[in-house]
Amino acid sequence: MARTQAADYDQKREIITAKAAELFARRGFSAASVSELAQTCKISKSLIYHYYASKEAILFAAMSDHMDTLVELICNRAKATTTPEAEFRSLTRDILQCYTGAAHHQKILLYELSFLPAPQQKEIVAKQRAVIAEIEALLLRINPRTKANKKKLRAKVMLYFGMMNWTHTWFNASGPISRNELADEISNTTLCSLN
Amino acid sequence: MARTQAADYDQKREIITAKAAELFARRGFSAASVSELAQTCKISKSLIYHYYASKEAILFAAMSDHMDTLVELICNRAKATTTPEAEFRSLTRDILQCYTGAAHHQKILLYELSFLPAPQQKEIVAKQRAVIAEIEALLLRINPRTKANKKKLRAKVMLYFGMMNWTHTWFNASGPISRNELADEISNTTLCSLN
DNA sequence: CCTACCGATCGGTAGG
DNA sequence: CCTACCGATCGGTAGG
Repeated sequence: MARTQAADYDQKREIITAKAAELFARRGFSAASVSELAQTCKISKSLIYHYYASKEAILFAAMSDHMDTLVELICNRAKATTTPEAEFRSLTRDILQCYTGAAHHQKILLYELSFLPAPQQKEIVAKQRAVIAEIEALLLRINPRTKANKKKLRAKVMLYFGMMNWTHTWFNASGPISRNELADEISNTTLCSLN
Repeated sequence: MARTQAADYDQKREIITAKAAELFARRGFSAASVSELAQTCKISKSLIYHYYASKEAILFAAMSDHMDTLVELICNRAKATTTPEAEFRSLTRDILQCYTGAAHHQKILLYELSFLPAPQQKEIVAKQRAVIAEIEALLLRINPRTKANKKKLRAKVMLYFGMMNWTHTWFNASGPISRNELADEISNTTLCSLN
């Protein structure tokens, strides 16, 4: 029954990756041990090495999954039927939803990237750059005059990601401000800086 | 000659703390080893334990030093003689200068806080809260109408720190935008969101 | 022959 | 201020 085992394979692999993302986010990649991950998954350590070649490979899988979701969301999204402003506001809501919905993945992406071997690190960074470029292009469409100062536009994009990426340290979805209210506040702040 | 030894003591302690901040920032607290720190300082590992009780104690010293500098800068600054807006712009420049001037210390403050034992962690967090409260009070002075929505004002303050704290990932002081230009861009963005 | 999986243990290195 | 070490635990792999 090789087919049923293959199905089980993918399922177990996903459990390991998800638990690893949580563990790496909570304790940091270096401080987290493969033994601890095995205990959390209630499997043997050897079984983890059946699914992944190394501890780093687990980190890469967790990061890649999340980064692919972000690229899909930002770069491969449906053509907007509204104004660029409305598109930016809507996209910002979607990104923040993706961030808060996969908080562990988002955290390791921000904190543990340096623990990847150089080739995998480059792969993640390339996708991050694509995401940044997409936001930059969108801001340029909103205000074409920003083309005159590319360096300043780039700074505005990075300040946007600063606001977005820092939210995980303080924002609580069940707190006084809703996720969409926060997204709109970030959109407003970025948009008013464009003029 | 206890006095000359005491002078040498403080000097060596400072070297250890500075080199540790750099090492912890580059490799992460967990991945960095005390042996590696000793080699970097060209002293024995045992000597490090003569100056510090634990690896965590070194991290705390490096964080505390930087946090005290920030508190001094932000909370104990001279009474402004200009408008609140001008004070905010000037303070933002000073904070960014402090960030970029002590990049390693700033990085460990953002990334390695969770590795401190709970009591020391609380001590650092208390100082960070004081800094946040000071910026919030300043924004309130700039636009007193923001008092009507305290939750939104707090969000604006956290977005400000998001922009500031994220700069270390992309900003290069010898790049196309100067440190003061970036500070002014952050000030402008925050100020226009207040209206 | 293969894949899936276990208990036990490897050579090295961590903080102290 | 050093060398020599410790108890424990690390990431990764052995035979079956």
